[in-house]
Amino acid sequence: MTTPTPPDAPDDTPAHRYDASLADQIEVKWQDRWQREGTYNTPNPSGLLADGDGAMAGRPKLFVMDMFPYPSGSGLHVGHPLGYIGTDVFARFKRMMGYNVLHTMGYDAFGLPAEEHARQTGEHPRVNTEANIANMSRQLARLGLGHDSRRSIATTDVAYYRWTQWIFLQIFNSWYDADRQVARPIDELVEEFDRGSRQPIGGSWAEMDEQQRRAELEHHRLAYLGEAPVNWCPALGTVLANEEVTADGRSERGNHPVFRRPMRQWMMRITAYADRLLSDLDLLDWTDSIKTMQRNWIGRSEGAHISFEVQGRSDEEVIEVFTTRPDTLFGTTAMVLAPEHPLVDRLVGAAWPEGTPDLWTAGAATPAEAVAAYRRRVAEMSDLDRQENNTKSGVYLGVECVVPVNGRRVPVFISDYVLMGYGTGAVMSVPGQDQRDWDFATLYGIDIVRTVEPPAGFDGEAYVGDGPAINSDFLDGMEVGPAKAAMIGWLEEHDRGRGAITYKLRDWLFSRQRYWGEPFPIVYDEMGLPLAVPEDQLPVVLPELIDWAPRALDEQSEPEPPLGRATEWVHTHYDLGDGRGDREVVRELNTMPQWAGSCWYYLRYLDPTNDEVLVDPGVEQYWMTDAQGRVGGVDLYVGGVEHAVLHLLYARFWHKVLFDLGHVSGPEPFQRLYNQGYIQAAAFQDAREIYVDAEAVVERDGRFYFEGQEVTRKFGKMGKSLKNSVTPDDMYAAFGADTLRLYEMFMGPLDQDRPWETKSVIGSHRLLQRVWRNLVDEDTGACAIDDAAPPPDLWRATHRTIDAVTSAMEDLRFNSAIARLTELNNDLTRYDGPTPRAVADALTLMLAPLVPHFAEELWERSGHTTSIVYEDFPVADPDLLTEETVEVPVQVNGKVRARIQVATQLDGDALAAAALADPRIAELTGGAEIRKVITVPGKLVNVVVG
RNA sequence: GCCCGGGUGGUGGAACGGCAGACACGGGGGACUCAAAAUCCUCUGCUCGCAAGAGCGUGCGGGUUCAAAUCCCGCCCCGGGCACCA
Repeated sequence: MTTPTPPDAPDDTPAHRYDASLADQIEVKWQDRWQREGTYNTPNPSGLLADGDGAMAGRPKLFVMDMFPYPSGSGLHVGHPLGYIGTDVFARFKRMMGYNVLHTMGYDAFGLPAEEHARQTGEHPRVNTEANIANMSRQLARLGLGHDSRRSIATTDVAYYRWTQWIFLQIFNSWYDADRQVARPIDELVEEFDRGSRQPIGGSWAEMDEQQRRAELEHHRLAYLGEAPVNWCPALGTVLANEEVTADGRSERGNHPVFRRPMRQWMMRITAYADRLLSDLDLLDWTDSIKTMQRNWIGRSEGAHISFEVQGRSDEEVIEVFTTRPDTLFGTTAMVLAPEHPLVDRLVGAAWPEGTPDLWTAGAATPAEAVAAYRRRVAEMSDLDRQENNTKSGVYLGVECVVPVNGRRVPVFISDYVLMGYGTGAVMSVPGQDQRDWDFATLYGIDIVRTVEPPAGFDGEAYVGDGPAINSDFLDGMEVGPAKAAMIGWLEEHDRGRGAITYKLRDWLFSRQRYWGEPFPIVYDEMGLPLAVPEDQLPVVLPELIDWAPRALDEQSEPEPPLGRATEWVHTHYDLGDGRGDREVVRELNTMPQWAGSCWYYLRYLDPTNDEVLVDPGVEQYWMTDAQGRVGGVDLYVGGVEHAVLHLLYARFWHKVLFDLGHVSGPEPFQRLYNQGYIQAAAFQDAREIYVDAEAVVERDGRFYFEGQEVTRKFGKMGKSLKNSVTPDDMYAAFGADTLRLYEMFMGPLDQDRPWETKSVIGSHRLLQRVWRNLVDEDTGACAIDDAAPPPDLWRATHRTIDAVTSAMEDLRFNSAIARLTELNNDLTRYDGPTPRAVADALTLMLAPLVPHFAEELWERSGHTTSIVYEDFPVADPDLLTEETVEVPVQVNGKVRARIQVATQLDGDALAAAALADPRIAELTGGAEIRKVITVPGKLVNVVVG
């Protein structure tokens, strides 16, 4: 709550006590030296960043990475660096364990957040972004993070986005060969068309003119211009990806209304990779929850496409449905289409057939009127209304279609419970086996035929479980699985359908009508079709614009990309290498979405200075190939769970394209993913439920007061909106960066959310003070350790600590590692005499990953002349891990009743004898029958009496 | 509704079937001090008891086991994700 006053108190404090001001001196000193000496520069096997003396060459590699931040202008709070500290501790630990560790940091600086912020401050995004990056790097450096600063990138650097554009061209110039399940260069598709080994979608290749051929290729490219229903957000002046729109139809950023509207936009054919994105999840060392989220997002379902002929209509008006339950086809009693299904206008009947129930007509004079009225009604309902009010409704089209397998004629409806965006936008309604169909059928008086036998007594709803087929002719008696297979067989044999797989995943909408993003390396000629800017003409530099702000527009208007205002930039000329020489073209005006730069930054970290290739193949192989035969990629990727779907799915997709085209050596970018938790903090609301400044709240008797008024406490993510931020600067002033690092690692397991308690930080500060006092004379500042060999007990305790700390660090259980180190230090505090050097060194080395400045300083004061960063982590001697005797608890019927001191090596029988000989145990078991004695040598005895 | 996590002292958390509560914060007591701060020592799950000790105890109810916070079954609560996905 209140910022603590520094605990360095009055005048009689020893001159060399480890307090905030000494911590500050030490931290600045070592940060300067690390910077000067390039301590964290990590050598590549070759190229500009290769190691001078080859000292790292023989070491195994480890690539540790954080999800890079948006350089926002508001500065850091103590919640931000949690993951960065975690990776830093792990990277330092692994360096000391003999690894060549790559760890750096970059900035995801394009995109809406940076631009919206710039819009509010009125500064040009580039000025603003660069200032923010400088500020953020300074704040991170102050934490003592051991990053290789030579490798830092920002996605807004021209030298970086040149390669983002290059990757875009790779994708644009590729198509997906569904037979071989790989992306291939588009030139190879042209060759296949030329040879006739593959046929175009749009007719005969030989007979196509140039424009038709280019249009044909658009249908195959992995990056293409597509006319699709998109999310148009007039307030932001741009379209958004599905992933950027919330469930209630608003923009994730800014919470503005979003409208669905068909527009011509850039798309990425991620759906081609749906199956590989799904199945390769099995190769990854990620948490189940993230894998599950990706699986749900991809949304694979197996089933069948089935064709339904419409009564009295031509073959061109056949309705295609997708179903996961082809086995229930005999139970189909209606057909339901999405209101916006393209066939609806053609299918709709001229008049209501004789005997149409009033309920089906919605009171309209003709089917066409009913459809028009229903569509209007649906359009007026927001997505939220639909969710809250999911009573089904629909109208009859006045026509019937025919169920292929039994010739039954069933009515065709439209209803808003069928979505155009999934499957074929049409469902065969089987009320007996689908609850939604049941609801609709009961409402509209549609027949219900059960085709799976429900359990006895089951009634009143659809039965979706397993069971034998009934009312289904040749399927009768079969269980669901075999019945599905049999029905698919029948459909294929009679050419009425086929087995099929559908995905929820849609192609990725890749263009934005924004200024602050990567320009597309695309131009248009007189045919109006996109052409690639040649690779050797990259980068296409974002033009300087004074008026870069997006216009707020209304629902009906067309997007106005700000780049359209850069007239001279837009109208340009290129020699496109197509034999036509230099000619006039116009540029693509859209920019790429924020995700583009973050899709591949890990690759640029590897070889950031290379201007010949994206990344040198040898360097890529060194860092991205796994020695243990796992899939390879970044060894540890740490970040927030909010990127579970978007960023991680897009990056995997790009990586797979690059893999197919031979630019990277493995199919996946991130071997192991770890989600750090969030730091929560108490926030306080007054009577009007308005948040008040948490720092000004005082506690009395478990109640909380702000300016005399009682307020209520809640916990939430630290930040401006809850007015509960604590800044690292305050923590440096009160304790120093090492204390902040130590506290954040001690609060709990890295993957868990944890509440910030400023008053608890003192505990971590005290630990460092006690360690300091055990090794340094507080009055003189001189080293206070002793060269004599440590006594056996203390030496054993040291080795047990080494053992425990090593395994805790390996598992990222830093809180447990710190607890063990505290215990060893408590032993030292109680130890009578100056600390033995061997123990002091081991303790300092073990602390080094956690509190690097503090450890460097102790290391130097105790007489070492080299940096501790590359020293070996201590190794536990197995002989020293056990004591000669051990105290063993003795249980009677599972309850501890005595403890005996025995030789550690004592075997089961001897241990049992020793336990039974204990007077208290003898007393408790005397007279009772001893049924069994369980012994775990060195651990426990349990005497079972009857 | 479905799918993931998670529920342990006053608080953060520890314990990978074997002594529940390590370590820390907070709190009590003591030493040092004229006094305070800092430091050091010590106690601190709950109940009963002067004590030795006993009983209870890891969200709730069952089960497996010599032994369960941990494994199994059924509930409850909290957090997150998805949601008319055919």
